[in-house]
Amino acid sequence: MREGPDIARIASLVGDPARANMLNALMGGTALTASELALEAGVSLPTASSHLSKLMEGGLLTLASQGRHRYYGLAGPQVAGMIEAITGVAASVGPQRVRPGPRDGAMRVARVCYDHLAGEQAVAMLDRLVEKEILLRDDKEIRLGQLAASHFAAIGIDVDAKPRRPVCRACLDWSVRRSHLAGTLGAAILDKILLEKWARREKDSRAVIFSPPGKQAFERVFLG
Amino acid sequence: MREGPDIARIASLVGDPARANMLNALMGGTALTASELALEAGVSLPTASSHLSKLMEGGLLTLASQGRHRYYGLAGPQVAGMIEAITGVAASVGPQRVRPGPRDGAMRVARVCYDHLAGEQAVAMLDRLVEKEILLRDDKEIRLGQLAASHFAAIGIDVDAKPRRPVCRACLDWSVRRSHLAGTLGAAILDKILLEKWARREKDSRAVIFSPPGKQAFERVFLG
DNA sequence: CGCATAGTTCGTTCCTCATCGAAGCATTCT
DNA sequence: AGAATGCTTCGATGAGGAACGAACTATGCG
Repeated sequence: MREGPDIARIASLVGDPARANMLNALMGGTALTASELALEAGVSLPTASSHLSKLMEGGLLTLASQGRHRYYGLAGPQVAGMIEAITGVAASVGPQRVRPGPRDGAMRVARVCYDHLAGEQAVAMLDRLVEKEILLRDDKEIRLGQLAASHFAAIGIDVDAKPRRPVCRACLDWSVRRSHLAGTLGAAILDKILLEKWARREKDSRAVIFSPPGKQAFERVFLG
Repeated sequence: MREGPDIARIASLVGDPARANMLNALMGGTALTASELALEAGVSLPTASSHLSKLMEGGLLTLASQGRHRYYGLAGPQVAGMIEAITGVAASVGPQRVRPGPRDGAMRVARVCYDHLAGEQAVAMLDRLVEKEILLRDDKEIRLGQLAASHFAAIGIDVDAKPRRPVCRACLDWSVRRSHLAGTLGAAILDKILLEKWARREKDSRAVIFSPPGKQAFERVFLG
């Protein structure tokens, strides 16, 4: 026994309700301060601080100090992926949280996943982009098609910038069980959606709510 | 807070070392009895029994009673996927288990993942099958190509049988970080490999060791 | 039937760890 | 400088849960 990586260590970090709530909040993609996370998790500040240092030690979080604020964020896409995987299992085996609730419905349609859009809308978008050969899908690796540069330039997104992160990545959706678009392009598209005010973020939730005209605009640009 | 599925509940089940060891052992794909799992986890039988009932209650395991034996197995591919995801994080953030060890090396090359082959060999195999257009890869969904039926029939695998489980599925590899082939076809190929004695399973481990001639045969059939 | 094997249930012990209040640093504002 | 904010560290408390031995149930064997 006890050969591979220490999975119990990582899982037990996620296994505490307070920490799980914090991680869930951070799946929203924006880094949060200790106080915000304490509020989110429903614990006192000292307790939250203790949890955060454990998550840091476990390598699940990154820390950016800015003056007297300390912003905690998920350590990376791999961690986000793990949390989505656990969420998927919890959603399917769980005693199915009594009422699906309007919030859950909205979450299924569109939500923030780390730094990009997830949910039915996002899955449909990726499918359509692949169908139009703007993106080429080949396993986890999504690549830009010939048409990508001009198509995205037309809506103000530059796909030629070469950051360290991959431009395209597939990310498995826990509600739909199909992939949606992650990577810098996925992030840029989410930015665009929020910037154009096609949709707004539900307060204190990962849900993303499209306005009727916003939805039309989104569908025209990405599903048309 | 506390909106989505109860992720802490699931994670804390995996978060106990004894239970984590059991789950790890079950990633070998074969169902095991309570005593075997107790041995694997290094705990007494009563303790193991208690853990097993918790895992059952959490929906992570299935139980098949046969006479006085009770065989526990992973509840499904989704659970296996979650464990791989956690393993991936643990492997990359962990204080990198002191010595990689020969066993870990073997694990990287080829290992059992639930019921199919994983590791470098498995990733290479899927890549080659897609390259030869025997399989068509489109996101998580891998489909059979035109050539699939005849190609697999030639080596004694019938891909026309229609079970409830998908024939092909992509499964993310924690060591290589690319997908390998799961589903009934993945399982059938692993069966073939073991049946032909191209490789043997390391005792009490998920590692799969190819014999030199076995490796040649495997490469001729799947990588040629 | 009795005995052995496989497994669960019960009760107790023990230890880890989550929690919070109070106090201590650090940074910014005035 | 002094005060206010943001966060961490310390210490004490308490609850949950992991562990095992002993007793109990169930299946199989002679």
